[in-house]
Amino acid sequence: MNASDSTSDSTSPVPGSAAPRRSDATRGAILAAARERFATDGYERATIRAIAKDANIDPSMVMRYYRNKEGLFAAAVAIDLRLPDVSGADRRQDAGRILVEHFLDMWENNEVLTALLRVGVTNQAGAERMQGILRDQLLPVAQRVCPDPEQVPARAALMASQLLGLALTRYVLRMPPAVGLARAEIVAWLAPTIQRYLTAPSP
Amino acid sequence: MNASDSTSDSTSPVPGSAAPRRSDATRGAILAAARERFATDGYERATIRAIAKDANIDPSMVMRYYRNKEGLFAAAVAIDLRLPDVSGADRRQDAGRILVEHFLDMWENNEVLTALLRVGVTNQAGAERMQGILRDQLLPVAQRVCPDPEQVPARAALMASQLLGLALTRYVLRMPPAVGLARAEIVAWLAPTIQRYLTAPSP
DNA sequence: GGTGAATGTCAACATGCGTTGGCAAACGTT
DNA sequence: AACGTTTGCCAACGCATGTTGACATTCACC
Repeated sequence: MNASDSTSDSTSPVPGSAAPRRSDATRGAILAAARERFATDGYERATIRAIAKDANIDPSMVMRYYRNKEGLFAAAVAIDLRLPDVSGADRRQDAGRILVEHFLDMWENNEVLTALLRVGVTNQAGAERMQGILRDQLLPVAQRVCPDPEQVPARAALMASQLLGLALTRYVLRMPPAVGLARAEIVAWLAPTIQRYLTAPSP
Repeated sequence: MNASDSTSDSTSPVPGSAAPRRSDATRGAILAAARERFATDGYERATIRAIAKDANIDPSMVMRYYRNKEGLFAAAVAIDLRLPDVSGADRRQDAGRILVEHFLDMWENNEVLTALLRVGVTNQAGAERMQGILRDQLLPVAQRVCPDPEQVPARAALMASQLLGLALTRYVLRMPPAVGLARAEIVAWLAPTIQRYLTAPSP
């Protein structure tokens, strides 16, 4: 994705890794502020001016380092769900619980997920990014657990619907009863659902 | 909610019902255009100018009739889920299927639901509106089915998470595998989930 | 038929947005 | 110490937005 970089790396000491730049601190501050703003405000309301003010730099710096607002969003939101492998014979029967617990850990500690969900709802690029995560990260999980390859997309979509629905009601809409659920309650209720979507015979 | 109306209804023939106005056609056109724009674009991107152009009137008319953008949104998005009663002894065991089918009918034929979901994610007023729907419409359903009143909010929240999650992935994010699901498939998979969230003993 | 309110049109406002280009200071290299 | 590059700030542009007020037109009613 990072095909075009404004800086010329002709003197880069290690061609494989990123060249350390004097502005890395600024770049990082911009990304951190962007993540926070996108998470709380969504794409349209998260203004470059506000992000720059949060990062204590000039708005023009954002443009210099990330080209435009879309580029900033693309750079700020990079998501790796780090989904655990649940295809082992001993873990397959606990796949639902393991995945629900993993998702809760992810959402509680990663504001980028909230950012992407907020942006995905109002921005086409954000929606496509979420489609890519389903395709590249969630679908393989179903693939390794489900025997019939024809059912894999449907099962992955069902899993996504329940997990994203929880995130939506709890972390974005903040519906009081959803916020009030204890972690153990969520796991106890949702684990059987995910387990069924993944491994139960199709109804 | 409609406490302040710009028109004086001193000569209203029937005080109880709404007075028919010569501008009702225009008002209706504005509301219809607003619903469509809010549904497809979300709150921020749905501009008053675009809505007015869709309705073939001047943007200032929108302000005259609905005060400001927030007032327009409040007037355009009024949601009654018309949830069926599933507390009867014969229907209680089919509550999951009945509710899922009802939700699918609602979402497929009512763009206002998509509008509210889109707006609820980026707009505080929209989020509060959705909280109100959960509280006033979804929660009573759980109340009439669930014996333990202490569990009602949690069960309603779980139901909302699955139903809204499906709407999110299928109608807003349009994830291909979720869009590709057939109606019968959705019902077959989700009905047991909703049924369990409503009536199963707490795990 | 004349009057007053309702309806609609037009132009403009203040504001905030993403974005741009120029210029000063700090830096690494030789 | 002189150089070119990088980093940063400043002012401004062009544009779209929500919103407002003045003015024309149409309607209902006496």
